Amino acid sequence: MESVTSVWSSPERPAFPHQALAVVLQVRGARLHVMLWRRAKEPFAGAWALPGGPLRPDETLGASVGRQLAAKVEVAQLAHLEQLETRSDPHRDPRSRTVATAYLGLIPGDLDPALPEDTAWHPVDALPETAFDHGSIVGSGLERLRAKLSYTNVAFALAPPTFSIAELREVYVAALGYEVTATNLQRVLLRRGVLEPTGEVAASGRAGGRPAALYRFETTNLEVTDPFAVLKPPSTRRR
Amino acid sequence: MESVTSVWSSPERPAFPHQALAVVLQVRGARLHVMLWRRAKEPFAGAWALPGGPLRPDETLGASVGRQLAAKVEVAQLAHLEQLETRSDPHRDPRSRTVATAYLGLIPGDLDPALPEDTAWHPVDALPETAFDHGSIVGSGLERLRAKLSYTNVAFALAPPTFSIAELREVYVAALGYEVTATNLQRVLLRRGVLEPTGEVAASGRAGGRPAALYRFETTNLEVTDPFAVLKPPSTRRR
DNA sequence: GAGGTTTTCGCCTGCCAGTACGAAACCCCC
DNA sequence: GGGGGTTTCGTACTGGCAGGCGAAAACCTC
Repeated sequence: MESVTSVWSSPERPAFPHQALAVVLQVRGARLHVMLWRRAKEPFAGAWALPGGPLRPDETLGASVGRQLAAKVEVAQLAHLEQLETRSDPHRDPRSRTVATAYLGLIPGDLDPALPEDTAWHPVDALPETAFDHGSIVGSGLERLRAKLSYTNVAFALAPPTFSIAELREVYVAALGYEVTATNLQRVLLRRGVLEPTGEVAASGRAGGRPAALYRFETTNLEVTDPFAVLKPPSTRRR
Repeated sequence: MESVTSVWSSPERPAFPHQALAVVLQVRGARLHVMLWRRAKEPFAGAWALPGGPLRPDETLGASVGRQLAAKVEVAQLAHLEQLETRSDPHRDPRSRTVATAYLGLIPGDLDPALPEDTAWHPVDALPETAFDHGSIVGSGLERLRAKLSYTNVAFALAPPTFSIAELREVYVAALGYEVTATNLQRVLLRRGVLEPTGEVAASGRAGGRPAALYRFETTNLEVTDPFAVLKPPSTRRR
């Protein structure tokens, strides 16, 4: 596979610097957080930005995101990564026109990756001043996550490998931003075969109480559960 | 608003030609079609490609898609346009590295836009030989459309402004690729308030039969209906 | 045993699929 | 020109399943 060392630009085919950005989310202390780093230089010095950086000549955007995140966290800790959207406003970067493609990354709640000095977690419902259009990109990431929580098993990427229903509930509540009853969560996810019991029980908390049963996701690959009852193919017939 | 006439590229910030592409879909004769044009020149001479072209220095990707589509059809006929995904494989274009952002566009079934000589509609289930990675981009567009049909009102962008349930059914069947019963379609969409009756009735067909009542979509803006029963906020139906 | 927490169970509601039947128009034949 | 047959559309009925909600049971700590 030959490498691409140069690209050609012409008046007919103008070229643009391209950035790969990542909205990395994690549930920390029952709140959903996003990873941001603090800019030291202008523009937006002091404001917080998404991790990422320039696309290189011979890498895909997906690879680029991975590479740049490696400077911040161990990439292996990312349990899920998907493309989000591409921003192209000519003035989104005041220095020069830059196109940016954002990705959504998720980290399980049991990890606590070491972060560089300039990088920190921020609750998504209380963002600091953000650089460029990164604030609204975080919004897009949130929207995507919330939508997918209801029709996929993405939650596996936010939850620890094994967990009690109560812990899983915290994940959902943090990510969705509203209450979810543990009873329903358990029944729905079990019936759909998204969760499976491990047979283990958690050490009961210091407050006492019946020890919680532990579960895990049946699969740690993204899967779409029933898309929507409406308009699905007639039951016995599959296309 | 100042225009951007040049972009700077450096080893640290390499630049890439960027294309805006469109997967334009329409239901024609009870089958879903995609608009493609036939390449005259290498590479992929004779193969069919998505409409689109290079991003210009001072336009957004959305504007670029609109501009380039204007060379093929009247843009006003597009009832819906949304960003799909960005492809960045370094070798997707054998000539030189090019990043491409694809959009999904929908045209109502009652229109029959005049197309240029080299452009034609192709049934999505029988695509001709396609250029670059455009075949798989069409696949992504299809997937997106099918998913959205079940939890949004996108169908308004494929249906004529007013229609009978039977006609709407044809649209769904063509787009989804499997049978949908008119009874269920009507009941579900009416109950959700997605459709509203116009009060008119269609002229009855030459085969006789009771004349069909005509309906229209309650709104022609994209709206998300109840995402999925699961995990919605307690009691308050609002989202 | 008291208190607190988690799990399990059962009832109720609401949505949806499938079928059946009635309504409204057209065609054709007498 | 009227009536029967045909075609197509609309709606009511029924049954099944999934999810919301509340209460009881199980279990641990103190």
